[in-house]
Amino acid sequence: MYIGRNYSINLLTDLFVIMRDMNQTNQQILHYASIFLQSRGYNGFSYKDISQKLGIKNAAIHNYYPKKEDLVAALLEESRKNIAANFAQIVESGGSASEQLQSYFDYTLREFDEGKCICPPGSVILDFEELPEKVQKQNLLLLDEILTWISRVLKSGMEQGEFNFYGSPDERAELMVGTLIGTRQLSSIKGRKTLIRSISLIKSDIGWKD
Amino acid sequence: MYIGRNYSINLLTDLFVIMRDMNQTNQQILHYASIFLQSRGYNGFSYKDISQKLGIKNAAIHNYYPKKEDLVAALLEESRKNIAANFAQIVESGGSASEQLQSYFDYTLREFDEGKCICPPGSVILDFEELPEKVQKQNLLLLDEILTWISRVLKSGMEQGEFNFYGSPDERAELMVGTLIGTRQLSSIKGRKTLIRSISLIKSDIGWKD
DNA sequence: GTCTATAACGTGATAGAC
DNA sequence: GTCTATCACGTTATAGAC
Repeated sequence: MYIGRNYSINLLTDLFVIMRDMNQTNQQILHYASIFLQSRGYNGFSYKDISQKLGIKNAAIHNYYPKKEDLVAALLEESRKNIAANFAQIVESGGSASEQLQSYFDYTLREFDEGKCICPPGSVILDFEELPEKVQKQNLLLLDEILTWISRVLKSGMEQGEFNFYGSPDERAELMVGTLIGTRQLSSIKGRKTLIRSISLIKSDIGWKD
Repeated sequence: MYIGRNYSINLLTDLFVIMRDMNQTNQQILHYASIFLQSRGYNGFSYKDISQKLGIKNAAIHNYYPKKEDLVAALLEESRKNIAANFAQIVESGGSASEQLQSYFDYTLREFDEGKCICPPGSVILDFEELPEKVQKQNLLLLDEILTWISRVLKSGMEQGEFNFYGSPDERAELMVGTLIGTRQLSSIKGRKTLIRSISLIKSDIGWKD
């Protein structure tokens, strides 16, 4: 349903790496928790929302994640591990910088289509200061992982002549992450086409040739 | 403390237009409410937060705004009226498209420095679907006001040779608003310099000459 | 591993005195 | 216009039975 699925079939699909070690309830908790967190933010969902989706009581979730911060920290940490693993895989697969970056845009679109209008590191930004240090730290690590990877791809694409942009790769990565955070949110009320249009312009702004 | 204050001294400063018709308590309610709403989002603040800032009880605020949705709808509506008035004033003052757009960036930076890491229309996006239609409608009107104005300035700047960008003015305005929404949020945890750097790149991406 | 029951708390909101 | 008092409700979290 989204553009370029072929590039991203294995990228960041529902935390598969860790979830295969979990029982089904735990998997479902993380599945729905990620949707709620990434569509409503930290304060926008409750254990009851999740438990209702599973047909269990909220107390059962506390068995897996005693506190809400444990649940969110786990989501962020595993999101980071999966991103790191998948980024590495993308790089190893030897595609061009354009193909690699496209896989990230595909991931963004796929998440958006799942109802996730906020990317994982953006999901706790508004509540950042009131969250325990453990969650803050996970989020900064996750953000750093993404920024570093995008910057690396941009640098590579620039050197290979695939991209052509003003500013350093680091600055560009920063702008791109910020843009995707905001555009996803804006698109949640303006519609999917807004996200499509904006990604198209983001590409043109880095001199993307295709 | 922010760049280019000279351009924006009268833009959107604390809802002055409407607030001069209000008593001091009402003014202060709106003042702090706008800060809380734009830094924590709709579900991130309470009447108690505001009342504590004023040294009164939360029940007193219900005298001005019976329901929370009334308060937020009022904030969005008056934000829209002020934006419309100030946009008109900027245009009348006859500055170049660059100068006009700069005043919007200045406004963004000034709000950021006030602790407002979300722009008004972005502040209710996460909670959009659960909010009453009255608030949704105000937010869409506000968003439209901003998009229309930016698009108009971009179009003018393009025609005058001040700007040079790929895509239509409408698409560019959409990207710019999305980018500012996300970059402000990202900058709330990455720091003010991130916002400065990103605005600089936004300018370069529309072929801004200066 | 899931349940019932319950505690502790914050929030939105209202009534009525002053 | 602000107060005290109070209500109804949802949320986080825990204890203990099954």
